[in-house]
Amino acid sequence: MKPNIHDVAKIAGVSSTTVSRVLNNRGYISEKTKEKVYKAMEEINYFPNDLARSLFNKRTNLIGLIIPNSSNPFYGELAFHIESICASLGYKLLLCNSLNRIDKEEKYLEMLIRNQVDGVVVVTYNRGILNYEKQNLSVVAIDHYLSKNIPVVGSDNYGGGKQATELLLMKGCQYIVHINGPIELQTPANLRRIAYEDVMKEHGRLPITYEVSPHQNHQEVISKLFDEHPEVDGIFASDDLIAASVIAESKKRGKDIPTQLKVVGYDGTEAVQVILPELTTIQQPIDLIAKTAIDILLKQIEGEFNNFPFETYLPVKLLEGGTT
Amino acid sequence: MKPNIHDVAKIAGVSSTTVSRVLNNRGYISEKTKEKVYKAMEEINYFPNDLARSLFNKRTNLIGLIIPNSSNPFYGELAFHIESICASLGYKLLLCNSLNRIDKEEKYLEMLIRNQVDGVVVVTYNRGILNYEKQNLSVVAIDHYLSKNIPVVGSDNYGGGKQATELLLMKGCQYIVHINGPIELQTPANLRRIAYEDVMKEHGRLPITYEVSPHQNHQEVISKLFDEHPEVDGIFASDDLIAASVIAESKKRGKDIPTQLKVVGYDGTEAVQVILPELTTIQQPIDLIAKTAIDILLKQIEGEFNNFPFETYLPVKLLEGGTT
DNA sequence: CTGAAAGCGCTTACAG
DNA sequence: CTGAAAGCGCTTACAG
Repeated sequence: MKPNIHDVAKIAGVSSTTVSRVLNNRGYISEKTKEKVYKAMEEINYFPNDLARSLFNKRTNLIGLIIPNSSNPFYGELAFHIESICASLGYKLLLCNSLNRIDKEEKYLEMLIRNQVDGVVVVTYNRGILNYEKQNLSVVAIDHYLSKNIPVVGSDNYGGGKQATELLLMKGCQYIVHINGPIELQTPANLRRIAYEDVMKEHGRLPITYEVSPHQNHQEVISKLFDEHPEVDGIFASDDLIAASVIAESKKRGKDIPTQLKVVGYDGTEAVQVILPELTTIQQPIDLIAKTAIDILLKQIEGEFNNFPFETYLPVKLLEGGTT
Repeated sequence: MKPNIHDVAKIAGVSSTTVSRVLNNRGYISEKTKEKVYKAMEEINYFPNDLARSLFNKRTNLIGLIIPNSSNPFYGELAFHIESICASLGYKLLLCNSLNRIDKEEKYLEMLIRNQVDGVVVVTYNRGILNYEKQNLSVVAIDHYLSKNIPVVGSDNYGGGKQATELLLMKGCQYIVHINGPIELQTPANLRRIAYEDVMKEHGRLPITYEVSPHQNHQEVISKLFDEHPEVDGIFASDDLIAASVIAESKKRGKDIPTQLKVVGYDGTEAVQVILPELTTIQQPIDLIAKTAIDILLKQIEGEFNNFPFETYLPVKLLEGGTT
């Protein structure tokens, strides 16, 4: 059996109240008593049970993170930063991979509520889900609007889309196509598309956007794009994985990059930078996004509801590689 | 305030014992009572507090996962599979990114113990850490020996190393070099190196292995390799990220792949397959590794200590792409 | 079929 | 400076 606070008390020859006080460093305790208690704890290898503490305190220091899939480098890196920041602040992270499935998301959310998490960070496509608000749970969303009451943190999608498109124009591309996720999702990432379309129109060009669905093979759509627009000489893909697929298709068709086709992605994760360093991309400040999201979440947890912006868009950075 | 079981009982007009029985579907309860209770729960939006349950049951259904860094596609994908399997079995996952730092690992382990996890899955480089055994905690390791008592699950590293080396030989490479992590770590991944060296010797070749340290820029070591062995025409890298760096360096030097240099990696994650589909690699069955590790962990948790192998090496698969 | 009581391992007023 | 008691939200013998 695991030792409990009473075992420690018995060995130290004090009451469990005193042991608790030593543990929490609260109230006045004589040095001698402290030492006895510490020695006893070490002797029997005692670790306090956080379940019991949390039950009493009504505070678990537990944060839930719902992402589509940590296999995707962007979410994997986001999870890393969020977890690291949480750990440094004494919070623990419950990881949930929703695969963007609404049924899974609902189940996870209920699980998190049952486990009394102090707050939830959500990267999800599904809106209006299971009373995110009804439970008066602290929630922060990353790159997705969930409701009027849930703050959103993300990168400057409009600025990023603008930079990407302008870069392709500046490099002399005549026929620029954009690839993005489904427009129905109404994510801030749609701003990348809107920026593309705005810039194109500004320059008197016709914007053309192809849609791919998340977590699905993009190859088919991309192949169609090449078939329908053989003149394409610039592609702005709304994430790096799509950009990589474009590069692969281009190679397959013997279309040289960057001379015949220039490609810009979006995300700029560490992994992609190592694996495909030549990819030109708009890099999101993933660490900053994580930091900001946690900041806002903790403010909510502490009961401050007006001390943070409802929307935060952090600056992106153009990483120019060989694909432009 | 969140409603508790007594609130439900009051509304349903029964005792909290009865509510608990309905919740746990234990003992005999009349249909009428059940309905009343369910209605009451819904009415006040009641969710049971798993903290209190766990405290009583001495079972949290919580699993800890310690990995170096979920930004790395291999660990990100592993975390995805482990979490998914856990979720399907009613377990929840506490994510820990150790960055391979022993101090962080120790802190995480203590955190997990305090949170009463039922078991821990560990992917770590540090051996003999904080009484992994002393706490009689259920533990399973992935791809790393931790101690005589901790079961290990991984891919068939020797077989994979053999396949990779033999492929390069078969393709006619005359001068094959291997890149691996530090030998001191004594991970099963060292078997990839041993396999390479064995095969080389079998064929009367001189094995040459360069070492890179994890989570550090590999470019320097790789550059040195190219300088010191300009004749190199085959490289077996012990993971895909190293392989990608080799490809980048090769491009930089104008050495054509695959005509002048052939490259084989190891891991074969989904992400790398999308981002760099042309990479020839030895693919680990990450889903199977996750499944097997959880199986073994759950057996330990259930008290079966002899019903599983101490070491499990799952079959790998050669994915041949354009780099060979 | 249902309820009162004790207890899981803690912490915090309240006394002293 | 220290301890006895009550309670966090559950569950499970034990009665009835």
